Amino acid sequence: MKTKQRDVTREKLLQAAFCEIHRQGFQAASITNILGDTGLTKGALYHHFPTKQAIGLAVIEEVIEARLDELIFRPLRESEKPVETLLEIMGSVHRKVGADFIKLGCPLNNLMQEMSPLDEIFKARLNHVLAIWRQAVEDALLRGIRQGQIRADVDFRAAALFIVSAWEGCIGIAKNLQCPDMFGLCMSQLQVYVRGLMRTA
Amino acid sequence: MKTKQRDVTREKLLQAAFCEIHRQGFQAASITNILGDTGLTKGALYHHFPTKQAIGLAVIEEVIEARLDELIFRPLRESEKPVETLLEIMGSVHRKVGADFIKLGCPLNNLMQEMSPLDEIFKARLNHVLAIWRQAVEDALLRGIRQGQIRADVDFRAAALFIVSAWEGCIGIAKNLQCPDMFGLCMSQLQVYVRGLMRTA
DNA sequence: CGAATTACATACCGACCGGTATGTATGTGT
DNA sequence: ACACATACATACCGGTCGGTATGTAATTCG
Repeated sequence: MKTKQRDVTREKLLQAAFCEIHRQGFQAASITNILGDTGLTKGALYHHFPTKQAIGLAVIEEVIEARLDELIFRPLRESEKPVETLLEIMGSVHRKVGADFIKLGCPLNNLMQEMSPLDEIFKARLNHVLAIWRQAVEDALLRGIRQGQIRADVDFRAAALFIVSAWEGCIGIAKNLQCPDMFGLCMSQLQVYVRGLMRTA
Repeated sequence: MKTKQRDVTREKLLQAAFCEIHRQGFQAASITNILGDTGLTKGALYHHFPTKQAIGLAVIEEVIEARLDELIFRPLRESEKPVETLLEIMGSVHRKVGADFIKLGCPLNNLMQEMSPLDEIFKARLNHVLAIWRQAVEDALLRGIRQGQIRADVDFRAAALFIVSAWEGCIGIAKNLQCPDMFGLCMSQLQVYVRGLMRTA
């Protein structure tokens, strides 16, 4: 079972790359810095990944998407009260992720803002993750309509797009204000929006 | 009046720097590229600006803030029906700015996302512009309350913060989807939120 | 008109970047 | 046990970066 060592090294590189990219952005992320954190060298990195771009794409798929899935997508899909769950997640994410994530912002959105206009392949992979997010929210709203919690006349497609957009917007602004309280204040208004989509009790 | 030539050169450098930064981000913006657009050389640039950072800061104050003021802040301040004006601006901005601005995103937000965690001085200047924006929206909402268009129980401070956040979020997502229609769809839901703050007619 | 300052242009520097060529242990299948 | 591939480490390359030292027209001023 020594074949596991390969995966251990690869995972160590991916995690270090994720941290460096999260802190510096992709273009400013230095391969030397990534390796410095791990104790490995360029020989190891370029054995596992052909280019720097490939590292970035692997980080998106294997780290960022996985974390978002665990934090948001899966809870939303598996919930039997999706609207409640959506509101609950909105209010609790900042406690589940570390303080880094408010200071450094959403890794997905950071990469989208930086790389999408510059690199089509990045754009495609990033938009794929974004599409999953949108779909998860859209399904939650749709089930909310069927369960009678959300008004039937709501444009759930537009609403899902807006919810994800505003969500990322709140994270981005909080990142600049460097203030968790502002993030909570901002997200509370997103909850107000969602409650506005619900049937008046 | 030959002292004007200095300002012409400086302005030419600022505009070229703004374009390059808008396209590539600040860190990836190449001074050589900026100069290539203008026909000038490093001698000129470093005569007017001591460092690359100084160029970035000048772009924020003299280009970005000025454009936002013309496009959003001033119309909002000078309007006698601020809530209507706010809704109108939300629906029309994407037509007033070029198509570049949907493909490349909001110059202010781009810089905030990239530079705020890395440079305190950038963060301060960027947050100053952001504060003006928030204040303009907050004042609009407050006047809306006094004029009876907005419900008196609305937390106008939180609402203003959210409106700006969601606004930037919509621009950012539309930039990744590379789709003006999606921007319109997204902003329409922000208008829905704002109308939710208004008194039911 | 001559001196001094301003407004640039040119040439060059060290630092760092992503990437590669090569060397070397460590398994691994037969 | 031997041939061979795997999994790294080391040394180095060309290119680009921001920044600077120096040179030179143009302008201003006494």
